Amino acid sequence: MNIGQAAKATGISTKMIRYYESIGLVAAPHRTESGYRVYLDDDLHALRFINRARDLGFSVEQMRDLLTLWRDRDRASADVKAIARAHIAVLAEKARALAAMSETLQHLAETCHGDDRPSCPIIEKIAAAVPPSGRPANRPRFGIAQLH
Amino acid sequence: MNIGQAAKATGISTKMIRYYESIGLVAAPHRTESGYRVYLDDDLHALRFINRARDLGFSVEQMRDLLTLWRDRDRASADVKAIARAHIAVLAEKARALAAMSETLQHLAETCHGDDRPSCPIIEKIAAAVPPSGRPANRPRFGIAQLH
DNA sequence: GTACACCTTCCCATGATGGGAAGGTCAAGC
DNA sequence: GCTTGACCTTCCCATCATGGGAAGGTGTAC
Repeated sequence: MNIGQAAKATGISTKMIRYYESIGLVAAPHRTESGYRVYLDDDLHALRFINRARDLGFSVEQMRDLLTLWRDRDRASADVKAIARAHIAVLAEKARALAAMSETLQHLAETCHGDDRPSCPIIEKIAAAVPPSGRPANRPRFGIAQLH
Repeated sequence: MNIGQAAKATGISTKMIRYYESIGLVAAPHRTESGYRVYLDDDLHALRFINRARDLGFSVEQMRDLLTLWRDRDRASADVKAIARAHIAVLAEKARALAAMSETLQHLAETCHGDDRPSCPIIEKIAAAVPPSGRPANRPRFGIAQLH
């Protein structure tokens, strides 16, 4: 099975399959004489595992740990659960932060007429000539860019 | 006011202030004879505006638009509202996706004993020898990496 | 005058992903 | 056997917002 077919079969792009190989997340598959990668069932299983872990928002490094645990028949389920729990907390916090942004902006948008007139509570609130009082300057940032 | 003081006053790091200047998001401030940047009130207002927009998850390009609208006293509030609304939808969708991941994983974690034994529904579900039936191969990806 | 905190510019790294170039391979149809 | 087009290979570059750090200049307090 060629890399393109493996991509279709597992839902991971050829680009990413090669990338995962290059960083050692998956083992290098066999090659034909002419250098084409050949994927066997075991390779596909690993790629499908990765695809599902990715759908759950696990990072490459977490997937590396999970794959190791998956292959280790004697691992303690507690080890897996620990990774999962840490990840759940991070996911929930990111979700919360994004939802909070969305809601804040939603409230602002509701008070904006959204017509031809210039008066706009949204932009006024962002400009906020209002007291920058209670806001500690060096609180941890948690904008969009930090959410990955 | 030096860049370091401006950073403390606005909550944006010196690194980012220089970056925002380099991409033209904020105007280049005056300089002392020796080349130090000097920030005046107007500069600080713009930086504070940016900081608050950033807290609401706006991207640099959206902030660029918002700053233009902010400076334009005759803009229609509808223009601001349109940007906000588009952004709200994106934020809400990202929050939803992350919450869904979190919940899925939470359900799996609840069924995992988390003890010394190897049996672990979490990793078994990710490995999922179960039917890859209803899952279309090329649905849009929406993992962690896409959430920015 | 020395030490130290600050400033400057420049380059590099992040994480997961895609784009695209330049060139090789394979299979189908003629 | 030859052409065509779909595939494969490697390599480099871009994304987005942010930080790290080097090498060197400036400003201020003692």
